Amino acid sequence: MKLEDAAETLAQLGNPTRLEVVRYLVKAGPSGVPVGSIQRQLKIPASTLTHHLKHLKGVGLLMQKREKTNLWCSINFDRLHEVSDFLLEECCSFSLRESDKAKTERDAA
Amino acid sequence: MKLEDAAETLAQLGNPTRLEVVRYLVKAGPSGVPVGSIQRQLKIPASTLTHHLKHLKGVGLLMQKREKTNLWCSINFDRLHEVSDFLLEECCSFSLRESDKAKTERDAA
DNA sequence: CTATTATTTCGATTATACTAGAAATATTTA
DNA sequence: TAAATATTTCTAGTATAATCGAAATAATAG
Repeated sequence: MKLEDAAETLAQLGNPTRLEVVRYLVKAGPSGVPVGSIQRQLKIPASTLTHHLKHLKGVGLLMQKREKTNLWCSINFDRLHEVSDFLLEECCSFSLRESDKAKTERDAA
Repeated sequence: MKLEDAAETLAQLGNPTRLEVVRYLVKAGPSGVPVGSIQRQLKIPASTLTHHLKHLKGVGLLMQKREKTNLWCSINFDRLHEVSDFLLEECCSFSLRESDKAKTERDAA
């Protein structure tokens, strides 16, 4: 995953309202829930919710499919794993050597 | 971890410059690197870097300790794990029942 | 076709974040 | 004390995001 994409995805997750929606969708599981249910359960005004759903969809965290009048929303678990993995990527490799850190005089621009 | 805290932490990780710093610190490992090294290696203006480090420190992702003129920065791995865990928390429990999702007419405010 | 329900677009307000140069401060070394 | 290096504060311009009411648009049922 590219850094810019990870950053953008994390930024979208970084809004409390959106994170609440994400958590709700995670609990809902793969089958998802209709937009209206999210709206009423989490007490988010419809236009605000649509706005946030568009953001989540934009970074690939949200999948939607229409069934009659309801638009069902579900989390893209793969995407969520990707961004979660990015955070801890290489966290045990420690690829910078000690000698590169202290010699600050040698890494001048 | 509280939702608001997770959101705030994710928001801080959601800035490309900060995420780059975090990635650099993750690679650096527990011993960390001086501010100046980050600045030169990642080519971030000093004032901008200080600004971002303050943000990271504010959400507990960054630890600092001074040694002579250098201020050594290191990642709080525990914190990083916490937020990473939050994202996938309960992702396999699916606690909302199907019957609660479709009956949208019954969850009206 | 009309009514009903579901969702989106529009528009406007308000707030907050990113960026970085210049100057200030701190810390060590000579 | 003076010089050198490291880091922070100040300040300000610019941009982008969050919010939500009202109106518009879909989609279905009667």
